[in-house]
Amino acid sequence: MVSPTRARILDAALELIQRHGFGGTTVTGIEELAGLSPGSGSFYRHFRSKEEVFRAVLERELERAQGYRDEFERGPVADPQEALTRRFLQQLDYMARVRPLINLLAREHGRFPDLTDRIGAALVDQGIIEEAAHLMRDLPSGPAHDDPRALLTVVVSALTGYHLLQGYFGRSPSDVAPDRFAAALAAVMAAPPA
Amino acid sequence: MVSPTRARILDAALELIQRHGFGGTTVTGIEELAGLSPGSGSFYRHFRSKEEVFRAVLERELERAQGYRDEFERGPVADPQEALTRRFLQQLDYMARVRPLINLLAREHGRFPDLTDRIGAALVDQGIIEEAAHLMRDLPSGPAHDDPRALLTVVVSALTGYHLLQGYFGRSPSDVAPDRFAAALAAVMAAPPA
DNA sequence: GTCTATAAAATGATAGAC
DNA sequence: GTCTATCATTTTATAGAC
Repeated sequence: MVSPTRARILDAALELIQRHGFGGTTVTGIEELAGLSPGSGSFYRHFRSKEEVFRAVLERELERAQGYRDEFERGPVADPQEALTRRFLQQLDYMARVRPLINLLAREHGRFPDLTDRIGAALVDQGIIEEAAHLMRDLPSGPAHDDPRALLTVVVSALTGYHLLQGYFGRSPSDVAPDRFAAALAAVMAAPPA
Repeated sequence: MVSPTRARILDAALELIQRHGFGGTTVTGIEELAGLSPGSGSFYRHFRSKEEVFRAVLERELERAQGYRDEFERGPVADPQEALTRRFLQQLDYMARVRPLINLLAREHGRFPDLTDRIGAALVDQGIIEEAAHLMRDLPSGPAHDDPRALLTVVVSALTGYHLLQGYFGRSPSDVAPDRFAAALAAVMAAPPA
């Protein structure tokens, strides 16, 4: 059983690091948001340093992300193109759930290279592998293209880019909603090669 | 004519803010990297505060980005699909040149909402407009799709996502090089609608 | 325009009472 | 396990000599 205070500190640290970055986050601020007396140093009964809490935050988010992976529902496949659209919407949903991890990566890549590598492996590589499997499944012929891996990269890049642009500007590029985006992406994927 | 020291301070601030974020960057560190005596406060002969230098850095990068816009070369259009590939590679190149701006946005969006909006307008909206014009030009029939704006969003998202993933992990997703990526994206764009 | 020196505040971290 | 109190350091910012 973990201390509830420890969990609140993790929540507070996650929130503040996403907003102000690691360097811009203060232990005092974490204490305050966690309901502890600001500047009291009570933080240090739970973590040895600011860096340690940052690593703990990342570990927790990585575990959560692993859990989300298993929750995808698999409806019956009717139209391949529609199945793709649904799949892409689920991917966007997944990205929204791991947004904290993505934000941490976007902010602090370079400060903790070891953690960056692990996030990369967990999110991108794993995402590509699963995406490949699903494309094979939803498009009976497999990706119709002479460079399937490049095509996969296009899919993953498009989903990631759409998600990040939305996060940065608060709206999607060109004000295209997720369902329109997913449908368009599915359409070009299902199209025969030029 | 601007002071060379002022320019060096801007260079130093850009470098450090990209590495450590605004909150993690100190005036002392800026002075040191700019060749001034660390902790001397000479910084304050050029800028009133850390926030002011951050805004000045962003202004300068925005002006630079505007300049890059005009440098695209337009070779003769032979094969439409190959023209698209070249165009996408140029876009990735452009993104690499405005990477500082993208990094600043990725790190500090939310702290300076007014600047975020301006970056968004300059990079994304402008990028979409130009991309649309070029797609119209390179694909004689125009984007063959029943939702051209959604298709544009897919293109811009894919390019942005590819660029950002490369920046975050130091390599492209699935280790697909830019030319393969651009070719694959061009192929699906040039394909007839499903 | 840069330096030395320094003030004033914020910050990371510790000690000890409860 | 939290608090008050405190310390050492870092950091923002200013004053004045050169």
